[in-house]
Amino acid sequence: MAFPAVSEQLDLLRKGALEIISEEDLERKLARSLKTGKPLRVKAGFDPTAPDIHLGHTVLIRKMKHFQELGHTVVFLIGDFTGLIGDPSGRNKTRPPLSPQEIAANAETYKEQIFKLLDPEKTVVDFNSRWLGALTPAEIIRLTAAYTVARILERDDFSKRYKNGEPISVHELLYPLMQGYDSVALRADVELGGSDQKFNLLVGRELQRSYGQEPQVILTMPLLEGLDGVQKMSKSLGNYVGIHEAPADMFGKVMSISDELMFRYYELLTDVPGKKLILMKQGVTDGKLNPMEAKIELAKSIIADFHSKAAAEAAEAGFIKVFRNREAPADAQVLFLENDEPLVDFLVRHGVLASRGEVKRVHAQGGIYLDNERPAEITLVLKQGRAYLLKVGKRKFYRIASRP
RNA sequence: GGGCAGGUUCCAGAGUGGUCAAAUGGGACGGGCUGUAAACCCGUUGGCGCAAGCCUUCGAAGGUUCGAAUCCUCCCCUGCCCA
Repeated sequence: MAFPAVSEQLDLLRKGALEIISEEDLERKLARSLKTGKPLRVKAGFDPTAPDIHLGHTVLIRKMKHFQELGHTVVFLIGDFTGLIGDPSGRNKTRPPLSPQEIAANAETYKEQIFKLLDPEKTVVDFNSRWLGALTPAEIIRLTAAYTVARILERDDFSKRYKNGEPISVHELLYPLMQGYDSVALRADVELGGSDQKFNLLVGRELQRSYGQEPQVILTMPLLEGLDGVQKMSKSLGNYVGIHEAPADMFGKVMSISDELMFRYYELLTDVPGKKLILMKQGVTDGKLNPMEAKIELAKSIIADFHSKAAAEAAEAGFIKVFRNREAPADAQVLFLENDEPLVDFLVRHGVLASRGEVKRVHAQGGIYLDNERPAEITLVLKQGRAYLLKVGKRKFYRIASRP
């Protein structure tokens, strides 16, 4: 296996990275692998409970891909054992253990998703229960002896919670140690993670030292801001774009981000080179580049990654039709009318809106359109046998039809 | 084991016997503006009812009271301090 020159590798690996600890170590490891022809082992861990990957996760996966493109070995580690604890950064409680079947199923889901970016041939998928589950109590004690409470409490979220008088359970303290032990078990050369993982990654380094191994290099990636542009993208905050969302939804979501965030997304979610990005920014400032056009290109690039180029084109066409030209989409969801039924009841029955109260509210605010008009009364009766076009809010379109 | 402070609607957080479906902020939703932008502005934000009003909610269960998110008892949960 021929690797590119070290400096060339470093250039690619540095792209988008927040921090590399340490760059000298990385350089040394790269040089050695170039000399010996032996690829680096690059590890990144993932939570087994949420195999629902969104764009935020792909920032890291793209970095894995970079390593892969350079010929290194990437280990996609599913933290099925550490998942029992839950990373303390959230306010997770202990999770119910997943059954082996659930873990296997989640793993399959992961694979299906990550291989849209990663090369299956070059990716090792592993599970940390393989070694963590096999540890004896004595070995666990040895592991816990390798680190002190004070040092664990240095971790940002622990110290914050401790100061704020929030609960910290004992098992949570084990999380960083367990994750760090993964690096020992895998003899990792590099570990990748989001910037929120820095502490855990550093513990891995320490543990490797204490187990007599060469410490791993850690490379952190920034956390991608969610659609709100402020908080990190996460499913629980609802500000995310899932990678298997329909192209039209992806398109809509990406288009709704601010111009500022658009460049951030370009940087972390596309392979557009940094130099070109600078030119684009300049273009927008000068008024030579319409930001909307740039946003459309971004949306298409993302959709092409997870669906196809054709899907991206179609999504663009649909978007322009619905939102620029304000026409109904061709593929609006069809809701069936069973009988003649008042509009209110129909909306609630199909779950378009949650309650009659909400229907009234939205109607009073002018958010309900039937055949492009705001109906005067929501008690208006929909007639069986007629077709209607329903719009709720700005983007929810439905076609109402009678059951054949 | 003992002492103290807490558990409120999606979240944070007021409320400490009637004027509480419960301030305020965030989020969400709707409208306006627009490039479906973002920012901003306006409005809405427990359920049923056209409405008067009724029903359900303030950790759980009991109780006091004409009346409880607010008082009492016990239970569960959390934090701090002492042991």
